[in-house]
Amino acid sequence: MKQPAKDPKLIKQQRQKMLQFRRQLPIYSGREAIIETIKANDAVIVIGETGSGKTTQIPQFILEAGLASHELGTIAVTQPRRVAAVNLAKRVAEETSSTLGGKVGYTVRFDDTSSNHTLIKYLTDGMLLRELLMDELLLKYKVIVLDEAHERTLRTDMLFGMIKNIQRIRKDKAAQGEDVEPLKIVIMSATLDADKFSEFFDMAKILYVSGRLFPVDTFFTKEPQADYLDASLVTIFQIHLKQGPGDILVFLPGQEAIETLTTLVKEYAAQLRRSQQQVLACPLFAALPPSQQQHVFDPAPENTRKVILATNIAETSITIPGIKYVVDCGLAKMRGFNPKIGVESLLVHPISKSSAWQRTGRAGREASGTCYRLYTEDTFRELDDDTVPEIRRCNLAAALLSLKASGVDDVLSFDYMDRPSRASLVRALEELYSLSAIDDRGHLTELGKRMASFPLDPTFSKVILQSADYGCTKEALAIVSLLSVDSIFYTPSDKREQAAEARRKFLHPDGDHLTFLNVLQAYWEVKGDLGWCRDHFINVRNVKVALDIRDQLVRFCERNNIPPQVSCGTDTDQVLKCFLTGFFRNTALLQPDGSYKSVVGNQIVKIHPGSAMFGKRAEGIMYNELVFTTKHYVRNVSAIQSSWLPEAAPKYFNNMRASV
DNA sequence: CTCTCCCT
Repeated sequence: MKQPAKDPKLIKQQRQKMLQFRRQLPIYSGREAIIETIKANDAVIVIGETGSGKTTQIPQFILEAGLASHELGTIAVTQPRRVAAVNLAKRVAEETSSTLGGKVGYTVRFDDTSSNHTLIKYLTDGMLLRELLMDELLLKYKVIVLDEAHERTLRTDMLFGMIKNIQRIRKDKAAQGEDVEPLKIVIMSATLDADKFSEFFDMAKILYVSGRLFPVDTFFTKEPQADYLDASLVTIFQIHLKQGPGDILVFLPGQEAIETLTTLVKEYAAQLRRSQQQVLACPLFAALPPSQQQHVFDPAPENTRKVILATNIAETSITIPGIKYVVDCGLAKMRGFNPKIGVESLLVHPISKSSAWQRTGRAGREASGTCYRLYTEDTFRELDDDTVPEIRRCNLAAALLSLKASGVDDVLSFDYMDRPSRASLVRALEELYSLSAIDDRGHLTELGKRMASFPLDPTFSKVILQSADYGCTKEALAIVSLLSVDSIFYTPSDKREQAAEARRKFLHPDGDHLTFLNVLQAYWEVKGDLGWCRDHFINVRNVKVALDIRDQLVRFCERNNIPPQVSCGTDTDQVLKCFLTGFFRNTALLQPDGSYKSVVGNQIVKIHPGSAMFGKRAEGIMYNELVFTTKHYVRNVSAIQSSWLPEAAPKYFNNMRASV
């Protein structure tokens, strides 16, 4: 790495300043003990709150102590979120007075600053899972740090079992005299649920490091609240009228609640007298375009208090400065999965105690604060300690395929920290079998191996891999990319009619898949003109991400000898037939009464109002997603003919006929 | 007549 020449004296001064800064962190006093513990143990659990500096300092301690090196192997630190991986690497590069991509780097999708000089690499847990496909023992790493373990994301949970297994294999190999370095594991978590992690990693040593959160006064309601919107509104204005300066962060379950409350807060705020401090309501949720999300970071005008109305996005992903008060309605939308009927759900649930504390902590990041819980202390006591890990409430098809492709063939007896139900595992295996990703003995097929190599759900990778046969790879790549991002359409609640009108221009009579194709065509014709996107309510950020995904998928196709430019032109039935090879189980047939009944499970399903097929009748429909919210809604829907089904999945539909 | 959140 060539670096610009610098005054050696200046560099020394900078290093000195950094060291001084690091020494002030609470964790620094425990430096020697931490190093000794990691040196003496195969696995260590580090428990520390936000602000303890564990994620930036411990990798540096490990490196400074010589526990990792280019010869022994380097350090990987995983994060559940991309921004965190990027920012941590930048921070630690600065602290070590090195250039990003030198000693310290990061790897996230579409952005890799690591090099063969890198000794500390921050990466998303998803990227480490991809590395496992290429290097089953992760031999380039001497130390693997899994951070934010308490969040229990699906990917972190998979990594728990996989690196535990890798550690055992590498230890055995080293003991037998093979030239393999044993692996060290460090698990970092913010909650006090240390024993569970310790037990899983063979009674690993536990280290506690103190954090730097300020005290937060916490209040409960005396009585249960029947209407959390009303309770939120009252609490917001009680704080506003009676408490000192500082912004308010309100946690709500979803977009609808946020939009309703935003309107109410604005109405009440308009009644404040001119002489009083004013209120500015800022909604915040993932589907909000980035330009509007940015408003939460704008300093409030003079004499104005910001009230941020947010989903769970403000619990971990977005940190807003200046929050002094948190209002917690105690609810969140959560994904669920019923393996017996194979239906996902998205429903409002009470949060867990740890989630409540996480929300509370958002008021104490810069100074002491206050948290108002809109539920009673008894209700709080009855909450679950922790949120059910994602692995126990989602479809496991993609996870099991990736396990198998990383050398874990027996996924039923895999070492899960929290074992998914047998029904859920079996259902996922059945799905993989029906897609021909595994054979009748459960072994990965050639097709399955190729499917696992794509950064997509198995259903989508099947579509891409079959697209050569249908002569529509170009279309499949475009549509899969657009389906891989959050909606490319944006519908502001106050301009619903205009947004719908603008969208009508792209509408294809056969449904959403081909409508997406029309949108992309139009986007290319105007070369992504920002004004055009705004006028047509297109979420530019999501289209751009989709195009990045498309570029990446094109490269994967080339590697798999699938010509990416093959197009079916106007024969668009080919596209829908091709999608059926991945989504034949996600189909429903029109009933005499005009409703749709799913082919698998005989469930009445409704077409989501955002769909191009909403209110339309077709002999059959295919959909990418079936989620129970207020009803069984299907999203991303296209019209199909039932006669296409046996061709798309002969094995599946012949077996079904035999079993009826 | 509607969409918690994150990742490859």
